[in-house]
Amino acid sequence: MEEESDHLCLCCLRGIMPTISKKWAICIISELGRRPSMRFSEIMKDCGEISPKSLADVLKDLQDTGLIQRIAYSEVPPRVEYSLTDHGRDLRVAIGPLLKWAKQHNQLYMSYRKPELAHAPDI
Amino acid sequence: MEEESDHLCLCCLRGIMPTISKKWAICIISELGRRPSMRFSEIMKDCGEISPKSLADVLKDLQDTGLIQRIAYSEVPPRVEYSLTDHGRDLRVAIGPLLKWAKQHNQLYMSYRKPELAHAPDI
DNA sequence: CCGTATCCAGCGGGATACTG
DNA sequence: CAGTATCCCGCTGGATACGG
Repeated sequence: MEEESDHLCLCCLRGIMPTISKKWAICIISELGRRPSMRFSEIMKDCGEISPKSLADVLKDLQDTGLIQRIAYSEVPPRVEYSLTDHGRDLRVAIGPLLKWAKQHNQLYMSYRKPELAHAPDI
Repeated sequence: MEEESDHLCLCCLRGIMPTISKKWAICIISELGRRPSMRFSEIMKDCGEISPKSLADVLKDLQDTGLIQRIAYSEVPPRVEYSLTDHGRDLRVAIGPLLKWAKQHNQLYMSYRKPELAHAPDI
């Protein structure tokens, strides 16, 4: 009789890949984890080159997957705060080794981050 | 003065994401890590639903990135063996926590693996 | 300020047939 | 056996303009 509780299932990963493989997803999760919360325009600035549509798309996706939380305050001008859920925080920890591996092997083909953030600590 | 040697850089991850975010990449890396080497048709069978073109595409990509090694033997019929490089083996370890996270949160939207492999140990 | 609406180009990836 | 050659479709994501 096999013990499956410790086994890792690729099909589970497949479920989240369409979300986290999106161009800005991991960047946003990582940035978001460095602060309590961030506003739409703040995230846009930190990403550097993302369009409002693309950011809205990925934020909605991350929200639907339960990785981030969106809180809108009824003010004028409007204010919206984004933050990681526990789920998202766990993911951020889980991709730590992957980030570390990427750095060790120096897979530095391109950078989507602003130059002044390129060497900032991510985790 | 900041110590940056332990910092993790997202731009490094950006370099490898176009490769490992491909539909079958992680599946192949994981399967490949479970054996010394595999042949083209073996990988095709394990993936289950991949077309020869898609498999050739991703194998070439993984090879160009230095994650897998391709050895062709001059025989008839032709024989080609694929295996992980050290680089690829390190990556396989690095995505362990991510796979574990995915399983814990049961992101089970779909499975690209054959049913009989769906619950096999990946690592 | 925080997005939405619209349009559009690029590419990932499946189906199928064929070759050295 | 191990791919290549085509064709094609859908999704991602950028640009731009506009709305609550």
